[in-house]
Amino acid sequence: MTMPQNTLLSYKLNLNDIPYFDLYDTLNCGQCFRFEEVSTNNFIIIAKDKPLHITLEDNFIIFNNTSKDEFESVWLDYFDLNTDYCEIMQYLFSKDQKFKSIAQKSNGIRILKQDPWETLCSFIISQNNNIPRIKGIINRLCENFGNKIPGSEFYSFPSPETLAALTCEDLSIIRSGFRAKYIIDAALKIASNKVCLDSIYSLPLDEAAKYLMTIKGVGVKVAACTLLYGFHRLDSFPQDVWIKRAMDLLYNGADYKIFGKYAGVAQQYIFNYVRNIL
DNA sequence: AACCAGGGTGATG
DNA sequence: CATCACCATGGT
Repeated sequence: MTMPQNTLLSYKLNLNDIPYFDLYDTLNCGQCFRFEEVSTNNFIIIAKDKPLHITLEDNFIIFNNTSKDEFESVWLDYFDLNTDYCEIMQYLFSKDQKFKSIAQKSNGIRILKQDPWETLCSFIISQNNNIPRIKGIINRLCENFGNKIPGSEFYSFPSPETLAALTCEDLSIIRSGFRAKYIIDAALKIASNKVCLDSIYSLPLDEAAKYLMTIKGVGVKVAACTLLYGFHRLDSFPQDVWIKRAMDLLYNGADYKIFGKYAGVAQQYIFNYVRNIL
């Protein structure tokens, strides 16, 4: 992978001004898949239909080829930097004593505000799968069925309409296995407005999950991931095999409700903890 | 070679 | 309601 063309234009952010934001942990805790560390301290993230090249340098995070205006109107929101994570973390610390030592294993994880459709589709692909292969399948999905992003070598995430026109055989090129029929069912239901993603914003969490689960291949876990990462529902608590292990091990199998309205944020720190520390 | 991966479905007790 | 084989694919 080669770097996008460089210009002098960039936006530099002092990490000392932003508590609880570690880019590496935020990217690597399993919430997003379209990113790569192209060289030490250099990341390319494909989001908002464009490749974003980020450089880490001492206490600074540099958004390359990005104006101040673009940073403030797009990336501030995408990386959830407007949200007060001090308030969130204080809330979680007050809910559970053990959480503080778990959270200290990271310099900060933000819940990205990703595109709802991309998130839904990505986590349909994630089922019974591992992260490296999920990334590969998503890359092939975009390269084969997305649009080339002008001025770059990258491709956008394909729309529901594009995928709704395909068959499982068409999708065989991405080698998603039994998940192909689920991808197409999701695309069909959303392109036909049988499932309206916009209506999710006005639904309570449990009803939103049930609504998403009318799509084939979407169960409790995929719905929870979609709601947390695609709809910023911070009370949503995805439970995969790692989290179940962690809750048994660290909390004697306690219910996630102990983390209250920010359970989803707690979940990210616990996932990071068990994946990297245990 | 058997087991696992950010699980869900459908059949069966 | 709980359990369980099965689902494609690739890595260990």
